[in-house]
Amino acid sequence: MKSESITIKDIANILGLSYSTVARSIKDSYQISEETKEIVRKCAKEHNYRPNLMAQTLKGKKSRCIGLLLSQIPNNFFAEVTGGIESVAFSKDNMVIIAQNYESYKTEKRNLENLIARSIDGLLISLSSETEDLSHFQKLINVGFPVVFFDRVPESIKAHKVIADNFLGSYEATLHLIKKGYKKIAHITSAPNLSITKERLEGYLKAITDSGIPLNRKFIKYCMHGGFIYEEIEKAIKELFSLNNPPDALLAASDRLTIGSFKLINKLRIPIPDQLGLIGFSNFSSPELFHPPLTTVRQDAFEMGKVATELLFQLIESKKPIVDFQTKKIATELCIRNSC
Amino acid sequence: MKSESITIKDIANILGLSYSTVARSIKDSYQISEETKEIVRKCAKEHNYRPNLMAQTLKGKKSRCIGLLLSQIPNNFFAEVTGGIESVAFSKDNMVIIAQNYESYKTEKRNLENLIARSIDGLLISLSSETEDLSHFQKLINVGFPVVFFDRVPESIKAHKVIADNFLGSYEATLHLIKKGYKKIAHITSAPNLSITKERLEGYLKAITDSGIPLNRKFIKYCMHGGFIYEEIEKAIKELFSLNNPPDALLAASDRLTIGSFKLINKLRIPIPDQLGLIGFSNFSSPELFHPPLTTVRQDAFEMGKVATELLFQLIESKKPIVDFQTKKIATELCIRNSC
DNA sequence: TTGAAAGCGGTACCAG
DNA sequence: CTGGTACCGCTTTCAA
Repeated sequence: MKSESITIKDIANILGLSYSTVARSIKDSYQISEETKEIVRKCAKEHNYRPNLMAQTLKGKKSRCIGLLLSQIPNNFFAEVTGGIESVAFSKDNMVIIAQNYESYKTEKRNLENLIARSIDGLLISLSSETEDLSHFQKLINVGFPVVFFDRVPESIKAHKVIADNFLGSYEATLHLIKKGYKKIAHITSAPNLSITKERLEGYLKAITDSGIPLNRKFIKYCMHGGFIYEEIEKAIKELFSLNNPPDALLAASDRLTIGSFKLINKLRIPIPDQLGLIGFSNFSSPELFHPPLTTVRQDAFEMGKVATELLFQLIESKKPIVDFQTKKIATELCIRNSC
Repeated sequence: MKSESITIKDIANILGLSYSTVARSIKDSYQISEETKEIVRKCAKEHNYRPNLMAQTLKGKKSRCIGLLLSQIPNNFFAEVTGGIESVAFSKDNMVIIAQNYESYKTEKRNLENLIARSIDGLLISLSSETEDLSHFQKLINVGFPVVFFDRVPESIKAHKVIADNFLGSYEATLHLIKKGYKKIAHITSAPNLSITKERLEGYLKAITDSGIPLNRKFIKYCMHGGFIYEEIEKAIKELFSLNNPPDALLAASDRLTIGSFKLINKLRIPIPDQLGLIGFSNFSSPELFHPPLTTVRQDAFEMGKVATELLFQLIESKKPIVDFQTKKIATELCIRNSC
């Protein structure tokens, strides 16, 4: 069972014209008389003709389809990113095939291959937290395949990248905690190999150094799966607050980490913001409804998706290979509420 | 610039075999000797051969790609649904093309056409709140195209459908409010033409009738865009609480409506649960962090996606046209917290 | 057991 | 301005 669709040949037969005439009419070629074109167009409309994308793609045309490989959609940040991506993809009459890596290197690699096998014209990627080996991505880029990394980007690969201003976001957040009088600031973050982890850590460290506050390495906790596994957050938080000299503030580096930490701190009955100041990187839709309303570092996910996709189409539409790659930074926003 | 990939012909040339022999070897045809197949397989692996899906599809094969048309991803319910869908799609080596309708009939129709033009094998649909005219969907079904509706399903179309047990979910929630002593229960819901709206309204009404509580029609508020437009929630809530005899409880029929109402009630400084009991249909990830922790009707979105996709593949893989359509119900869960 | 060739729906080049 | 045709990569029927 398939929806029978009309082809160029059908129209040619109906009208008693040659295939090429019909094809050219439909493409509105200048070499066809207006009358003929009119007749063909009318017939095409009537029979609801739609060009077969598979055939076009096979013939070397673009598939007008881009791939999106990210960690997972049930995460407000990524959900919002897709909006920005689609807004520009659709304006160019492209569709988006989304694949998720669920923070697994294996799944990421497998879905990358699936995506490529679909003749997509380009690919937007945010790395899984497990990914260390980048060779499959490097190969793609080596053959000139259009790729743009966003959010979690690889250091060692030369390509277009779009990231949040993680350093500044983290720096400002930490500084804000310090201004509020907190002095023992912990940082719970994702896998240390991720770009976002490094940048956010640096901002945190810089703020502490700049303020002349003593740095306690025990206050830095890594969650290898970015909090995808709840137990790793639990372990980190427990360790943090079992310390002889526990922290009086916490900067959480991601959505999942923020929510997870928040829950656990509530469970431990540590009052926020009195005994603990909390700031989290989060694109949660309504942090003001939390108790207390949560101070967050917000990323403009939509904008990030938009910018990344614009860069991607630049690559896709470029005639000559691009060698001058750029990294764009999207500003973050510190949304001050009552959790610190 | 495209990643040059090896074809069957290339392999045939390398090995000095005919195209068909190579093609058959790769498909592990019984008519080819084991030795030949072994040689071909080895060569294919070495050169990292991947069949061209476009060519296969053009030749009448399945595209191994299904479409998903829903209202919008930045909504925890739909984000979770995609997980269930992918879990079964991927197990069948299919990919998912996601398109959003953003609660607009026009966008829905346009994206439907885009999707169909991509030779997808089947389609999962959750209707936009604006959609009244279903003829484009009906046409698809008439030609035997595999379609499964989920969540927001059309009444008038005969097709497989998967829905939450909206009636029961709503009934139980309302009953719970009544048990807690609330007597003037309002209901804020989506567009009246949506299946979920009707079913949830019925559950609400039944609970009120069953309990012998007077029904006040003024307590029922429709938001035509399901709260996609914040102002419509604002208007509804304001009207509700400007009533001479305002409600003492509220049942919100969707994620967006729940959050929006919650915010507005906070703004109006109406204490929950003392002056107002609140329950919302919501798949929000952490309603326990709200103030107060929110009592919700939760839907098993993952399961819904899974079941819908299983039905879809039944259609896709079926040899003969299916006429016996079924509607599956997924149980909802009342998660009692402190907002009522 | 293997090979040759037609054709899926379009595109584009070459003639006329 | 219009028609004929080779070809994109793969599947499949018919021959050998």
